[in-house]
Amino acid sequence: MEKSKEHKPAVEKRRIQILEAACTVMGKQGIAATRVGDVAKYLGISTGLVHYHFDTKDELLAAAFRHAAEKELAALRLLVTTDGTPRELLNIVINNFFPASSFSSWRLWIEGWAVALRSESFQRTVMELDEAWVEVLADTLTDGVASGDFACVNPRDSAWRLACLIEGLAIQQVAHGGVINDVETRRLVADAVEAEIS
Amino acid sequence: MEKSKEHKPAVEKRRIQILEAACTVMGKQGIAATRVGDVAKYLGISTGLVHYHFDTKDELLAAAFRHAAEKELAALRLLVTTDGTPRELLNIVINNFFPASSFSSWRLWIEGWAVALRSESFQRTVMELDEAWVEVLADTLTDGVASGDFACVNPRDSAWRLACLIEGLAIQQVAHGGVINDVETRRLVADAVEAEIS
DNA sequence: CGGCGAACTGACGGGTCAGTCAGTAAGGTG
DNA sequence: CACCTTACTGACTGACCCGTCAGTTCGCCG
Repeated sequence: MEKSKEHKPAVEKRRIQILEAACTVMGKQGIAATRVGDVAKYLGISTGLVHYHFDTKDELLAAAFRHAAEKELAALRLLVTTDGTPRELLNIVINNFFPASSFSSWRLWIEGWAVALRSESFQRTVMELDEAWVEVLADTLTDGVASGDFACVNPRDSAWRLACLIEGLAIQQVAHGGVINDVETRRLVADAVEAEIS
Repeated sequence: MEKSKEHKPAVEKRRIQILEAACTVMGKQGIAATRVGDVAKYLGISTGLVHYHFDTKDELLAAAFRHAAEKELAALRLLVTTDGTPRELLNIVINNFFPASSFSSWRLWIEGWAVALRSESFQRTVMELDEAWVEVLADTLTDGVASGDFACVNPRDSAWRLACLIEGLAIQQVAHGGVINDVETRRLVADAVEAEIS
């Protein structure tokens, strides 16, 4: 009983409309606290219609989360197609990752990891996207090494280390507005980047 | 209407018993999926009794989470009181942090960060404990610098970077058993540690 | 025009679960 | 012993919310 019919544009449009609504609501209330009634109300439609397009709530939320993640990834990939020195590109990628630049997106990710502990489909999404994410960073580093700008021993390792560092810092900053603020985050990352590429 | 009376040992004992039961259940089912009925059933008591000791479910879960976190922190602090070279102590601390050594504990933390996004009390716990946690690492590094074993420019910065790196890696490993496995995690961390202290 | 099916509504069933409450058992105190 | 307080039970309630379904609207095609 597959609901997604690629061929019917009107249906697909509605599907996406519901997905984006779900993303907005999830961002506001959190994944766990998102009811299908909330999504429906946000669009001014009935809950029945939501279930007409998505069999279960879990399916809806998983699809919405993936939708949001893929949009972000596409934006990142677009960003690194610009011309520039490896250094400039690296800065662009790193900046895009930063907590401050996309607070609500990090909130979603943090919740996404937690949900992934119990949900098969969330786990897949989170895994694929995290890896694609790191790959962009790794490619940037590899390019810089090829051009002689960077001197990573192992660009892939460096990419994972930097990505995980930023993830950890994002948690510190987003989940609890603790000791680590935006300025400090930037300094810590900048130092780590320097250490990795030189 | 404060329920916790420090003076009555029998009551305090029951409180702790419920807290630990809640921890066990949370570890098994996840924080969000933990019902007060599950905790009661685990102990073979009534739900009424749980509410006799804790006004609300949120209060119970927050207290249980804090209880677990504080126990872990105490264990870590005990661990670093052993004698040894700064190098050995650092290894002990780092090892204790590792995902593989405490999988279920990391699962709880990941969920804890997500809950902290919405819950005042979880946020406090997570913030205090994360900081205490990094402080132990920072102290270890500082001692090593003082004795001339390590050469961190700024031990506090190094501690935050290492802690956040490990956090990020733990997510990669725990939330999705992705590309990053235990061996790779250890290598990535070991390299980062080396870079920080030399 | 007539009829068919896709998109959509809104009320409802059914299950879950936090928190309440009247009542019980047990232990201590005067 | 009579009384009171504390720890505890378990049935119950009221709210919430997912998913269903009978029925409605509307656009399209023959």
